Amino acid sequence: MDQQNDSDGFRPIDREGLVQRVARRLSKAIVTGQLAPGARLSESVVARQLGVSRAPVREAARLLETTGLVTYEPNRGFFVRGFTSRELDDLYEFRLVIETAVIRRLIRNGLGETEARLAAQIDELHRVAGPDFDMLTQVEADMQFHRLLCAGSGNPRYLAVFEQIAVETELSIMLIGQLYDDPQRLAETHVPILDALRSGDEARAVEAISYHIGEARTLVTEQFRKLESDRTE
Amino acid sequence: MDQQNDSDGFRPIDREGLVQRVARRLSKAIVTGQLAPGARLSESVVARQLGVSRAPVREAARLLETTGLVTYEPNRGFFVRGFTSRELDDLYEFRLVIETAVIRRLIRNGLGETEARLAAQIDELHRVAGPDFDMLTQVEADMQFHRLLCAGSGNPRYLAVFEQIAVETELSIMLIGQLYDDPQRLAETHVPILDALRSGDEARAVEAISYHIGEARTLVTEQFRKLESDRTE
DNA sequence: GTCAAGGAAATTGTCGACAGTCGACAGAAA
DNA sequence: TTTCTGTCGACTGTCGACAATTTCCTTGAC
Repeated sequence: MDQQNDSDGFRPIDREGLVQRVARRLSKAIVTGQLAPGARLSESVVARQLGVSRAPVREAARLLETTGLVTYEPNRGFFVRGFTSRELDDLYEFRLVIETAVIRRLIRNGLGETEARLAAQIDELHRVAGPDFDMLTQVEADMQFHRLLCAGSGNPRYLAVFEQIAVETELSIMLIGQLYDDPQRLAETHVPILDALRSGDEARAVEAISYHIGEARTLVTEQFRKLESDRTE
Repeated sequence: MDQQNDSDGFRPIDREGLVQRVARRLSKAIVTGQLAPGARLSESVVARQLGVSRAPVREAARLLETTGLVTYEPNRGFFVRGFTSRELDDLYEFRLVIETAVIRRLIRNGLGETEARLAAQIDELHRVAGPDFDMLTQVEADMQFHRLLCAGSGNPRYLAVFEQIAVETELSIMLIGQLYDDPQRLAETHVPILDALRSGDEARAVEAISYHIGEARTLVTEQFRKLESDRTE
């Protein structure tokens, strides 16, 4: 089952396509705020900067488009996606629908290995809440918890849509700078979800995820509305 | 405010790009069964046949990938998506989750113009159930009804994911040949949904959509399982 | 007859170039 | 001054060509 037990750890060589690498660079630049919302993403400029041709850049941009990080206007090109607080609210409502369905399935089908994975991820969340870690690492750990939820549901489709909205969620949190005053709080808010799942009580689990996402929804949209009003002034 | 009140109505000319046209041709070929599941989609062959270069074909294929009509394997290219009955079951479960959420929102926010649109679409469904119309037209009318539901929800995200799964749903129905013995039945199964929406009774509306999708789910997956066992023999 | 290795053919990955389109700005007309 | 029109630069849309990779067929050994 294990691949390559013999010899020192031969890990699959970086056979990641050029497109993927470009996409990762771009999405990192966007999520970290290096590229501001609304900014134009010129194919030729990016291509020149990364030392590749326009073709892979274009494909990477199209990739980011499906995840909602950039938008595309015919004959005008790609732009870094900007949010309105309304769109963020819609995003979180949608996330709630998806994750509620996932929770229901998890309860009905049993947790299995997911239980241990979730527990480990909560540890990880605590670990990256230290002062040495940056916001991006914490948010990624947060998303990973929810990704594990979706992955455990047994229906790959939930994971697929989650991957799409996860990037946007990540961006939304990065945009407002921080979610909670105390970084440890981010880890703690996930504990009730796992507890509820363990209890096997569907209603309780649904309530837990609703509370969790609802809290984030409130924090993000409110913070964002402030940013919006600052911008118009 | 109005653009071009004078002279006869100048509406925006059809500025559809080459990529879109290629994508439409391909997806039609797939949905009508002209391209069988599992078939390789060679970029150069398609490009030659359509009289364009590989670039737009490639982009069109990537577009179809996001809608799930084709799959992509690095360095191997694009293939017409094949389904397992399990995947179809997952698809319909997911549709149920999405549309249930949509129904709930519709009830809470009020139908508005959606009511008239849905009613008109049911008429359309009856109209295309005649002997002169083909399966594809009927299925497209069916999808349009559900598209209207999602569009009326007020959260654009539902419409976006629906567009993705609609194509797959369409394909699934086309694959099994027909859903109901009597074409008129397809139209009739949509009536209870509209009725329930009009009543404003959320539980009843959720029940209606659950029944509707559940019925389709059973028919499609059962039919498909038969096809599967035929294939293995 | 089966299997492995090697090489040829076909396909995808990437590139640079040219044509088409857009937005901005300058200049002409009112 | 204001509005419209023509021009220009920059960008995207599409293309054909080459490089890298995979696939398939041939060939040979066992």
